[in-house]
Amino acid sequence: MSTELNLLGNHLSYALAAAHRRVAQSLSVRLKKHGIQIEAWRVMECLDAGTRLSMGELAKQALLNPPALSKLVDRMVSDGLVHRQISTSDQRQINLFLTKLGQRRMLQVRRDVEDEDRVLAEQFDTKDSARLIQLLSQLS
Amino acid sequence: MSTELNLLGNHLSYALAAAHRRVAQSLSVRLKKHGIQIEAWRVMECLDAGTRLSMGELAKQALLNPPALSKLVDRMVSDGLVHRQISTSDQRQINLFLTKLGQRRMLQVRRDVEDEDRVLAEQFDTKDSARLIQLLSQLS
DNA sequence: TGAAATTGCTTTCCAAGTCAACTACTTTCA
DNA sequence: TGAAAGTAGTTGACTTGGAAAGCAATTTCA
Repeated sequence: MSTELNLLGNHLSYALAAAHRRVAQSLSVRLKKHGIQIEAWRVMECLDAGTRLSMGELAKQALLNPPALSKLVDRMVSDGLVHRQISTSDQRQINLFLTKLGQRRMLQVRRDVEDEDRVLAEQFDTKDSARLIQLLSQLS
Repeated sequence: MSTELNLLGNHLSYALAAAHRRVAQSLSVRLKKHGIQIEAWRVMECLDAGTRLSMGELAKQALLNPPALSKLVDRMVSDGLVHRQISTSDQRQINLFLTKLGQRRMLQVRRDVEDEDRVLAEQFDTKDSARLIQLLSQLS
C-alpha cells in the first residue's frame, strides 16, 4: 500500500469496509472447501452455543435480516445441516436445530475459522488483536 | 447487549462483520436521502481525490470487484454522475470523471458522511477512534 | 513481423440480499 | 368474547454481487 494512498482511509466507515472485505474474502475462500458460506457458519455457531433460538433472535446474532436468514435456512435444511421445529409455546415461532451432520460440519469448519483467526492475530502485536476486538464491540 | 452474549464475539471476523454491518447500515440510511449507495460515494471520493484512475485501480480503491464496479458505473453514468473516457495511452483502459452534477452531489454527500463519522467517533474516548482506524489498516 | 500470451474491462448467468406485502398466530381491550 | 392491533416468519418482485467466459487492445518473443 502506497503511503499517499487514500484520503478515504481516514474515514472509519472506509477502514472498516476495507478490513471487513479483506477478512471476509480470505475466510470465505477457506470455507468454500466445506461448501459453506460465512453466514451459514455463524448460524451454526449460534445454534451450537445457544439455548433454543427463534428465527428472530438468531437473525440478530448471526447478523442477518429476517428474510435473508429465512432463505439461508431453506438452503441449510436442504443440505441437511439444520431442521426447523415450530415452538410449542408460541406457534408463530420457529426453533432451529443442528442435525448430526450439521454438528459434524460445524466442528470441521470451526477448526478452519480458528486457524484463520490465528493468521490474523499474527499481524498484530500480542495485545493489539484483543484490543481491536474490544474497540469493534463498542460499535455494535 | 447482554454479557453472556456470544462466544462468536471473540472471533475477529465476527466482530468485524458486526461492526461493519452496523456502521454501513446507518451510513446507508443517511445516503439514501441523496439517492446514492455507499459504494457510489466511495467511487466519487476516489475520482475527486485522484489522478486519472483506470477502472482497475478505481476498483481496488473503492473496494469493489471489477464486474461490480462496471455495473455500478453503468448506473452512475445513467444518473449523470460520472462519464467514461477511453484512455489515449492504452485503448483498453477507461478513465472515469465526475460530471458537474457528480461533483455537487459528492460535496453534499460528504457532509453527511463526515457527520456520521463524528457520531461514531463520539462512541470512543478521544484517541481510540484513531487507534481503531490504525489497527484496521493493518488488516488491509 | 505476426502468432501466442497477457491485460483491461464488460457481459452473462446464477446466487443472494432487500423491501414490502402477506399469512398465521397471539395479545389487547372495549 | 371477539374485533383490532401487534408480532413472527416467509414469500415475491426486484436489485445487486460474484465467477467465469468473452472481446478487444497490447505486449512478448521466436
